[in-house]
Amino acid sequence: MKSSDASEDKSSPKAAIVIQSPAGDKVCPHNNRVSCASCRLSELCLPIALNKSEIQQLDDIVERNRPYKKGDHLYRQNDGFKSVYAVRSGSFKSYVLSDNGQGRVTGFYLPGEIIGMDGIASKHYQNSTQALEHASICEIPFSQLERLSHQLPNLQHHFFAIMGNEIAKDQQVHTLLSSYTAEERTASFLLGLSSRFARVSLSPTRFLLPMTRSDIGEYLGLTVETVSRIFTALQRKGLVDVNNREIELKDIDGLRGIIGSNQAKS
Amino acid sequence: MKSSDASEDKSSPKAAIVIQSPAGDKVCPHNNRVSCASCRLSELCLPIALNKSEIQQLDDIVERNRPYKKGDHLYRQNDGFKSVYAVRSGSFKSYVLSDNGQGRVTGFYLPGEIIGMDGIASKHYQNSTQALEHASICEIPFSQLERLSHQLPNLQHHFFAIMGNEIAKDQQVHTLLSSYTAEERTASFLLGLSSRFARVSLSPTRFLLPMTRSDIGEYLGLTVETVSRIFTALQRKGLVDVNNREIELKDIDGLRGIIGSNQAKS
DNA sequence: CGTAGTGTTGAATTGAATCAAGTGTCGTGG
DNA sequence: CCACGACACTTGATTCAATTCAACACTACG
Repeated sequence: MKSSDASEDKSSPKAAIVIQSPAGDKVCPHNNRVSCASCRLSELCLPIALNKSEIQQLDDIVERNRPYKKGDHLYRQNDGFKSVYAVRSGSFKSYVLSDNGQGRVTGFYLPGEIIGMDGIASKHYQNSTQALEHASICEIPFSQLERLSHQLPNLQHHFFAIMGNEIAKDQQVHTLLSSYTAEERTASFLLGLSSRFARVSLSPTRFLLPMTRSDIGEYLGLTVETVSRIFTALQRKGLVDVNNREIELKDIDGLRGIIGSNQAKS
Repeated sequence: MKSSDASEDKSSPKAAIVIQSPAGDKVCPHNNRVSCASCRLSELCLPIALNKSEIQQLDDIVERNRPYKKGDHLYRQNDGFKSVYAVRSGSFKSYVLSDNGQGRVTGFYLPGEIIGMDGIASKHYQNSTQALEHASICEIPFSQLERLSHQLPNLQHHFFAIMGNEIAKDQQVHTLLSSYTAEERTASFLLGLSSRFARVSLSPTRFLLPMTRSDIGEYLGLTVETVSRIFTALQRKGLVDVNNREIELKDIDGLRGIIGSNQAKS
């Protein structure tokens, strides 16, 4: 399997994550020969709080697959649960298909984030997950992760924390969806993306949206048209500068001010 | 500390959980002298999949506090995270206060369910949780649960599953809030309650709602008035029989039919 | 017995969806 | 390299589901 040509990519200069030549192990995030120890995401991914030898043990169970192309599925709803996945580069979306065939997006995943924990309890993934762009993944077979967690208290502790974080985040989304207006949801979404980009050392104020307006709408419980209208409205207010998928947050505090400014319902 | 008088309760005959005299350790769910081994919830709570000696070890770290009165707080938003809690009897709601003082309910908890996992990651509870009625709790100090999980692979596995279940459930709520109509949300909510009551051997078709219409509305992202209207609408359709807090699901399949019957948005 | 909290119902309003008609952008193959 | 087609996005007009405002009934508890 020649990994080198697969990571080749004639990406345009405005790509959020510039893809470099696959020469250095420490540099190219698409390169699947990278180790946990040398990965630049190790500070926010699973290896956090592990010592050198522990990282090595984790490294041994991680499988680095071929890169995923835009639209490729990591898994589909109801597939047997086998692994959780850490995003190494690119981005993914999870979605479920409702009875009438319409999809609803349940989450977006950026580098350093963990995908697939919804399958742990039922042993089947509860949603489908696909790449939004050229992307790569570290696959972590869950049974092995459990075994290793049993040996390494730090890893167990950290994985509890990762799951707890997911729960806390989901509850924030619950509040967002149950009480925020379209404008508040959108502002909150942009701010959330901003801080997640910052986590991976990308600009928190200028980035490319990896997802479509439709994806955003399905995630926030809005229609495409509403998302589009809100974007132009925020632009008219001077809070953001939107140009297709390119976005610049021009007034972070102003965006924060949007949230909660509209009076909530009873 | 006399536990006997605290569990005394002149509950009306229509109480969902009839409170019995605190004589037998195996019977009264409010009785705090019950052990995990003798608890009738052991099949769905933490002890599941543990053997006798393991249950004993779990039992040793569980703290059974005094019962909680309606409105008592288990913890408040931003309190330091110390424990997770298993509901032994009664019910609880979690909520957050939005900036403008309005509360939004993030969850309801029935016997056998685990509360407080939102605090694991940040070490502070992300919401406040209070009893909806006379209730009792098993407190499980999290650091001890972690230590024990490290010794008992079954417990580690099961706690991963409990957290994974919470994540999967939260994502279903995400879909519910982002794409269901008021009627679909309400029907789905009632069906969810029904199966949760069934889990604890209560009638899945006739039960008392432990929460107010307002709580339901705050949870589902609707106003009190809408919830009330939907209830009467479902009653007119012959699907339910509502009488204040008493509810009877007269046509479960009909209620299931509501969900997804209204066309979803783009 | 009165009062506060809880629940219901009606009428008017509104935020976001729907319907409709475009323009812009990208990737593909001729 | 350009033309084509498919998809992504925008904007406007209209509609509608749910909120808001308002008034009132019920219940439960001190």
